[in-house]
Amino acid sequence: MAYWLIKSEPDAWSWEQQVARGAKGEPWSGVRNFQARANMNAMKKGERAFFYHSNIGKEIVGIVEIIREAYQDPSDETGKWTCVDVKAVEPFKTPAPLADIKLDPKLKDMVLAKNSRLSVQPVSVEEWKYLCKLGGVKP
DNA sequence: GCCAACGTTGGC
DNA sequence: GCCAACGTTGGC
Repeated sequence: MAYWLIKSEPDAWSWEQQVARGAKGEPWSGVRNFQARANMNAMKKGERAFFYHSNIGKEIVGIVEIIREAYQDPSDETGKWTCVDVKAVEPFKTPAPLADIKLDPKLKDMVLAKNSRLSVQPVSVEEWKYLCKLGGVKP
């Protein structure tokens, strides 16, 4: 069981929109980065990911679940890129801001803090549990 | 809105 | 296969 973190600019696709999709979920399409694609391809159905708002908010706002494993991105004409489907599971009672993550000794080594440009990242089990506690949700 | 950091592209 | 140039991302 692996854990992940996916980023979106709320202008383009927000947590609120994700929640509004309900159990149907939404394709996480438009990723055009090799590292991010490799991470998506490694995702298994039922695994979970943090939902992070970049640019506006800059905080982890909730948890999503992978409901469909990697398949060809419908928004890609070349056929090279893949996407997964995710559905909202639970919002953070207290969003976890990037500024706090960078200051926290337990979290400062997160990919999010070190390579903020990678849009799909792995999260360690320790980081996952700790952030769930900060967010006020069950791991 | 600016700029640093990173990833990708293309010429050699 | 290297590396300079370019484009994009995202924090500030």
